[in-house]
Amino acid sequence: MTPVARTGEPPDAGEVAGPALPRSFFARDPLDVAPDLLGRVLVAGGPDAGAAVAVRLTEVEAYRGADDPASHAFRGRTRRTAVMFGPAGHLYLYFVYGMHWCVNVVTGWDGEASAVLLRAGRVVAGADVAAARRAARRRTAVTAGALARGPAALTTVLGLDAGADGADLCAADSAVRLLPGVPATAVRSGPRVGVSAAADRPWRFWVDGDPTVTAYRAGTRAQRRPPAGVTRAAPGLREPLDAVGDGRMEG
DNA sequence: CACCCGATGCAT
DNA sequence: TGCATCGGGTGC
Repeated sequence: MTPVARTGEPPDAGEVAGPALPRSFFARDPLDVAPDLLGRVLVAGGPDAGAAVAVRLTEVEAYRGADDPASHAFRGRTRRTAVMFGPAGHLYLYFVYGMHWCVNVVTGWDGEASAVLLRAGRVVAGADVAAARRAARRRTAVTAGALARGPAALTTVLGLDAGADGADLCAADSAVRLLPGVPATAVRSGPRVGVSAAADRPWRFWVDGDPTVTAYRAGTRAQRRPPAGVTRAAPGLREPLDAVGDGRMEG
């Protein structure tokens, strides 16, 4: 009998070790890589680089380059986005709102400048270190499920910042690597969070029903029109209302 | 060179 | 629902 991992279950300890995924995994269309990233395990740090923290990915967003107005690479190569124009399998880190770092994995082929933003995950190793890193930036306590919920939180937990920009996930000696983990089976998609351009593209992917996934929240300022067919989440509702197969709601 | 505004998170 | 906080990128 083949053991079947149930959605949302943390992987075995053994899954936080072993060979990293090859570069060919990343050298594909971001729309294929993104859902395939769910359930995989990102590990940062380790014997040589300090305590390791591992996160099982539960929510990601695909960003294509030239044909995606929401991508940082849409307007061409700049110093900030240079990494995205390089080979797949490297990390693209960016700084937002004057205080947060977010991490992407570069996908596709050189020059394509596509990437996948890592938005949330479940901490499966190094929870103590992860919690300490979050606590250093908050006044109130954070639950286990919220430890790596949100792109900035995920990045903080892993201890990544400007120094990780350009890091190669596929290098043998890399301090950050992506392990196979257990690919998620129940994957849903919907509009990306917080983007105003191309807001209708359902390029956000998450593990269905996972408590670590970011709750949907429409943009506040300038009353951006919500993506077609997406209504504001009802009070008390935790899961995104746009959680419908192709990301669009009927009627 | 000034200005605008974010691929957000936190507290109210 | 408002606000912190700063650098990239655009436009003057």
